[in-house]
Amino acid sequence: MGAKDRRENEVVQMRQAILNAACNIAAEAGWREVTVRKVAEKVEYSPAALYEYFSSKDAILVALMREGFRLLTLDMRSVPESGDAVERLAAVAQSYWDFAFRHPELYQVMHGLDGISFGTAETPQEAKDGFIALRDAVRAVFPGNSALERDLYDEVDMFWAMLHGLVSLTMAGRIKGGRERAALLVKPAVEIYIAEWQKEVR
Amino acid sequence: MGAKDRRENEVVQMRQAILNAACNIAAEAGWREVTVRKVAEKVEYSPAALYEYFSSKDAILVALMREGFRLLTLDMRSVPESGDAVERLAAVAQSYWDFAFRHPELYQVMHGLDGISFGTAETPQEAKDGFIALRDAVRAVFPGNSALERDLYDEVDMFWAMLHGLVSLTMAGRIKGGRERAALLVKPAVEIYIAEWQKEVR
DNA sequence: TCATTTTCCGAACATTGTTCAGTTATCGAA
DNA sequence: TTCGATAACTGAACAATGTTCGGAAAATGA
Repeated sequence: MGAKDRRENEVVQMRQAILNAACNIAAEAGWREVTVRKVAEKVEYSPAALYEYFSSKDAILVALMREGFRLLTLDMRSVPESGDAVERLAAVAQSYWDFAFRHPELYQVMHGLDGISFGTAETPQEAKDGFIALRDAVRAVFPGNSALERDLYDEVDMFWAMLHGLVSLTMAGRIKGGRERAALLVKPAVEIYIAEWQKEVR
Repeated sequence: MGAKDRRENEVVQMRQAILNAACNIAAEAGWREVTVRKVAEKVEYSPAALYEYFSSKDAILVALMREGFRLLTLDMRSVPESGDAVERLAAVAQSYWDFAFRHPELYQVMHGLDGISFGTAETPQEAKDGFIALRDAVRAVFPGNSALERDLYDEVDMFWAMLHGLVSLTMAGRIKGGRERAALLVKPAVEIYIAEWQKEVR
């Protein structure tokens, strides 16, 4: 029964090829241009064949969304502990920003930007993991245990919102000076939050 | 030549009817369900007839985006001066939030959410007007003239990003506790910014 | 009243996601 | 190896999308 295993490998390879193809098209021409037929052509299969590997086009997008959150979480988690928790939180924010513009297509599919949307896919576990990664980084900036009783969800949500807002407006071309100038706003924004939070804790 | 004027009125009325129809469908079923044929049916015309009033479906969306920004700007501008600039800025932020959830379809089309996107429509004047309205509210919280030399674009961008981020994540269902809990974050978020800015100015 | 222009519609076109009958390839057992 | 069954894949079609176009209908101005 080595044949079964080999076939299984081929399946995951094929699925990955489909995901890559979709991503590449999106990166080059935007998600609007990502069509089942074009993806099929890129993997050299018939359009109908894709439905053996994904139940629908939406399923492909959902898979990419989850992979995107997985990668983002990985990025944030891999920011080294630098002794100074504040410094690290700033670095995490930076890695968030960097990820968004290193993989714009992924970021877009993760947040339904650029004309993507799939029927109310509930928040995937990978996204929750990302939230947790962010929460851990935030939690570390609270020196004592004073605020550790709370779940810090408010702080994390606000922090996340600010990051997503910056990325989102920038990608939409709504920031004068574009990405270059917007990038300069990340660190000051982080510092604003930190300063207030630290004041809160005394 | 009263006939010409009357016809002109009919045209703007027709255009408005089309915009309303599109908006209503979006409000009830989401932008994915907004189709040329359905809009046409709702205004009791043939699909082809719409193209006498709008050059494309995208043109309809763009018109709605602009109207959305116009209304949002109006809302923010109509927040009364309450003596206390800080209080007013908070009220402006609240009116931003309220607008977003009073007209979710408009907010979505304004920011390319929910699967909307039209070929890189450059930032319309109405959006810039909204930015200015926000800037004026921010500018007022700076007591002296110390910071009035600067354009305050950084502060406004960050403020806007935070508001948009909160709305955006909430609409995407990414905030635990949903809209109700997220609404409670608006005021604290505003206060954080204000506190830091005031510290800056001394 | 009549010629002309505007307004509107029916029908079509290309492209989209998706399905399905059928063909081809693959595999496990005799 | 050979055969029957299962899986993999394709071609053609379907309905729905945005859009166009020739012509009908209506409004307009003389």
